[in-house]
Amino acid sequence: MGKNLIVLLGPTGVGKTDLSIGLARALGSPVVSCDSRQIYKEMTIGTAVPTREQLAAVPHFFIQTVSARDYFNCWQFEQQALALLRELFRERDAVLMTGGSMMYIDAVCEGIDEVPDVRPDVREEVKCLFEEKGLAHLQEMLLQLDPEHYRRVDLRNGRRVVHAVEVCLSAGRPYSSFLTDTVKQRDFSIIKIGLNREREELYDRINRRVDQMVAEGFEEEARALYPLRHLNALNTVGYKEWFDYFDGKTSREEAIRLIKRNTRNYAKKQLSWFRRNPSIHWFHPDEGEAVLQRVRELMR
RNA sequence: GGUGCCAUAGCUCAGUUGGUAGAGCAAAGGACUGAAAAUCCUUGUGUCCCUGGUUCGAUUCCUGGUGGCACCA
Repeated sequence: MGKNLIVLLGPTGVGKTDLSIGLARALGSPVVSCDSRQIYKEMTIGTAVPTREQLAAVPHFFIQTVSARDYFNCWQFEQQALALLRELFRERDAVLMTGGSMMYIDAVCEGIDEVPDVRPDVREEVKCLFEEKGLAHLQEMLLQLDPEHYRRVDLRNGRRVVHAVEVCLSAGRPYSSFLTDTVKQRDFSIIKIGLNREREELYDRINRRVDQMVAEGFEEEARALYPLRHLNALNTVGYKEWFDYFDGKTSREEAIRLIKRNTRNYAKKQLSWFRRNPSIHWFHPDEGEAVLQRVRELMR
């Protein structure tokens, strides 16, 4: 039998973690987390990391392994995950990866083109340009530096325009010259299992999970991380709303309401991303047995 | 039981001097190549409570219901 990566994905709060334990055991695999926020050491309650019992039941990877103070992105995740998978596949034919971070999943399954790191001085320079001269100016720069990408990007999305300009200036080459538009070949098969439920039920679970987090001390966790609020890791649903409350911009009640709403919106965004992927086999989280059976059928 | 007020989007409400209606919140859809739980874009969803009447035309005015709220008994 060949090597099979089983990817368990779905919107936040759907029940991936609970199902992953039993599935991992049945497959004789650890759980390789694919979650861009649970990977940070400092965050626990607000990212809904697996419980102590769950972590003890099955070995987990990429859970709270990186400091929020360190720069981390999906390219690094791809590298680290592939290295880990190589190790894990030495001893088994199936490895379970679980998580809802769309970009991280795609980085592992399809790969990201190799783009040189942006030099810190360039990053700072472009950031200043954006703040002082505005988006229109950066759009103009991109038109000069990389007309091809200028035609492709969403010009209204400052993030994307800034990044493209950064890379052009840093590498001395057009950003688009690094993009291959190809899917990287992996030496393992990929089986994608998607979990979903009725929208109303999903939203209800999310709302209740937020209340549960608050009861477990979410506010205190966020308060302790307030000094790190400027870091990317803390630009996260659930934390930024608390920071606004600490800054006096909203009431406590409003902050909790917004955490619920923004988490629901995030779940919707995840579904929108997953929906366009025809290779996902969808199940209800209660159908654990059916999932396992399908996985076994699909393994090659 | 009497009097008054109200009934419009999922919710709270605005509005139409009579020409079938719009805000906030909630919601829906989409994009996505190193910040991705990020960032960006699009969308008003409606028996205007029911029934008669007046009118070319009623969600709007009038009659009678029904339901809700308040006060009086």
